Amino acid sequence: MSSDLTARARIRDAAIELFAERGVDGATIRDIAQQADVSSGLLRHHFGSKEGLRDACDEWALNEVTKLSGRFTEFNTLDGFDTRIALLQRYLIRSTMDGSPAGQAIFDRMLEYGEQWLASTDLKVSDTRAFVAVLAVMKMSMFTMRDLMSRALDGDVTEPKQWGRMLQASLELFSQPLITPEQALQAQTAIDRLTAGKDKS
Amino acid sequence: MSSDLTARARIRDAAIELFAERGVDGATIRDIAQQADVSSGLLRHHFGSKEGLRDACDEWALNEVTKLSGRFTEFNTLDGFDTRIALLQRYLIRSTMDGSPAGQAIFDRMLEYGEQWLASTDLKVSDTRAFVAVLAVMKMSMFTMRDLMSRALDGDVTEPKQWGRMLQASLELFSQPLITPEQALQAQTAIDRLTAGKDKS
DNA sequence: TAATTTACTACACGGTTGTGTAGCCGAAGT
DNA sequence: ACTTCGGCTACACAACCGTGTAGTAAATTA
Repeated sequence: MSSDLTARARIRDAAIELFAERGVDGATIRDIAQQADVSSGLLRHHFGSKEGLRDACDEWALNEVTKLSGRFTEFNTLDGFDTRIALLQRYLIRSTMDGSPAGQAIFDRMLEYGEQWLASTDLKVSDTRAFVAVLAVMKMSMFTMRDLMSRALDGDVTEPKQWGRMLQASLELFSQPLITPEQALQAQTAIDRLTAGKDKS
Repeated sequence: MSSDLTARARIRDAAIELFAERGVDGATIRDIAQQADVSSGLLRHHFGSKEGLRDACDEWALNEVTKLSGRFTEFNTLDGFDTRIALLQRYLIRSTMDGSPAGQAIFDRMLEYGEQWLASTDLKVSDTRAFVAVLAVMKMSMFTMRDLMSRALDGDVTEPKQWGRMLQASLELFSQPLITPEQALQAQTAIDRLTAGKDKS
């Protein structure tokens, strides 16, 4: 597809793709090298080690995403449906779940952004940090559970059609209260009971 | 801790714990055997292969969770904060993300349960399936992103305190609309634009 | 043109993984 | 008492992993 790139860049692209698909541990150096159409030694020559390659991918993805700044975390600007961006998303989300620094950086950025957004609204929230964090992971979940969503919707959510269904659903989900005040009260007492109760270790 | 069990049961328990923690690929047979205090050969003797062990764990976890039926998927009955249940949750969620049949079964159950719940409310939803699916993955996300949440909340979310903060946040999140009708309308047009647009393949 | 660095490959090395094999030991059945 | 059989272990094996080494061809530099 894109073989008019530097070998180094090809390796990076292949690594991002396979890391995103199978995880860092799941993707082998040899597979990455083969996909980039180079020897596995060249990979080592350019990036030193597998972790070096991971770091390079993280850094590149982070920069790339920074260029596109708002488009990543913002909800209503996801309309620019680009395969490249989707791949970046998958890679970074995978990195985030694998606990890599780049992933944590992205998540921290999402938290910060969420807090700014929350401050601009007049929502009643008792624990800002927790609220924003929960909201952030929920936003991400549509991507982390990509395979599950595709199965549930009976179609690849990478395609615009299913993607749209997901966005539509999340929109409706966030624009109306899902539980009634009575149910909320009931849940509240349950939570209070939990919080007050001693932990049985 | 619990060494008065059959060796077979000890192996199963150890496998579930390590599978939940490191994933099926991440946990080695030898580690599981060591944690169960048996030889790695015995594991093979009882379960045939690693996949056999995985299947056995899936089946056991599925049965176990069926016994406790509602407690797993239901929102406001999570107050029975039990370490065993928490472990089961982690294992099944991990299985779900790894694409195992047991995980898919659990997810399907959540979808079915969600559709029943949705029918009992008077929420306005354009795409039932998508709505329920998105809601399901969002509910799960608090557990799948456990490490991330712990970092954001600056404390292990397995502990009742942080757990309570999470539940509280999700409660507040679901009991009020997060975006205003104007914002919803704006997002709606964005989604429509996406859905109508041709995919540039 | 000669020298030195750079891009790149082929191949071997320990270590770990899942799996296979041979055998020990104690209990149950006859 | 002897056999049988399941629980259980020790050990070997092939495959695969990340890594290290040696060497070649091409580009850069002087």
